[in-house]
Amino acid sequence: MSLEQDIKQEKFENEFQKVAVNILFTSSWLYNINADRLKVHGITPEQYNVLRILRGSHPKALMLAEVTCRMLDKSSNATRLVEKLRLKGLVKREICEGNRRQVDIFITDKGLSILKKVDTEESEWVGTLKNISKAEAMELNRVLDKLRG
Amino acid sequence: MSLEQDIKQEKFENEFQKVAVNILFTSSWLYNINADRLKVHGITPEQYNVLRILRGSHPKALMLAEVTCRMLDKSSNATRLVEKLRLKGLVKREICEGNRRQVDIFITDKGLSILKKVDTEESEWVGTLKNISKAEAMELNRVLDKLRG
DNA sequence: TATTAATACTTGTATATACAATAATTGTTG
DNA sequence: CAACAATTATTGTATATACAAGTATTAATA
Repeated sequence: MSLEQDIKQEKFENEFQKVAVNILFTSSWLYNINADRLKVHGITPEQYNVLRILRGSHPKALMLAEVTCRMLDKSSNATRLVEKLRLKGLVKREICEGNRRQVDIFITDKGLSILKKVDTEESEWVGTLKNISKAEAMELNRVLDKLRG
Repeated sequence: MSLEQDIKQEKFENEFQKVAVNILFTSSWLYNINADRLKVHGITPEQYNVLRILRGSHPKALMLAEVTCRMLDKSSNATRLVEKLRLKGLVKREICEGNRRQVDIFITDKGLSILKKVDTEESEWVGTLKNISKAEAMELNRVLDKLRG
């Protein structure tokens, strides 16, 4: 559906205004679809993001600051997200002995196995995005990167 | 900068995965810029969104459900956002006499004057988005609409 | 007309974001 | 080496999102 219909706004002042609103709206749409598919696994999109980051470095640990700078939302609070994951047994924290200010974070086997389950549903998730062609996806990626400058 | 650098991820499984991450990341980037420019006016992007919606119908009121369905984030809680705006004197609420379940919401003069001030800074805001051409902006809007199906 | 259903909104609780203040540890330098 | 600065993480508070439960009013219906 057109953005105008989606948010019942007749028109935008210009194409750039519309781009801003369209990105925010589409992001919210996407976030909700993602939250929905992750819910059955007992994790939120933000927690999923942290798990993915930790799997990327596995079996090496990442310090908290490293997790933060890889996150989609930089101003999120990694301390509290990690604590939630720790309570579920999906990550492990250890004070770094070499530098006792640091906290090293690892993904656990349980965390890995949840990601594995999510992986098997990946085609379904990507299917949601296949209203557009691969060429359009590439163009979208190019223009979004350019937009951020 | 490329998305890969921004979130320090070397590669994506496919172009569609990257689209999803790119939209979420770009949205977060955009949101933060927007939050920043609105902060001096004492409102959040969500509150700004509600004010814009109410200006759109001014001087007619909107019932709360109408505000909600025009919002960028549908699952936001209009009751509480409106209450925040009311405490700042930017909107007025009235129980609808014709149907006492409804709450009619109006933007106040104070609310309108804040929007007017934000309007004067609009070119600066749009300037942020001018890393891309108008043609690219149109294409972006087309593909985002298509993506949502 | 009394009961039930539907509508419109509010409230409670958990999660996450935004930002500032604080604490603990390590590094620097006079 | 002592004082100060920088690094790294935690905590507190306000805002917003997600979802479910609750309240009040109106509509439907048996």
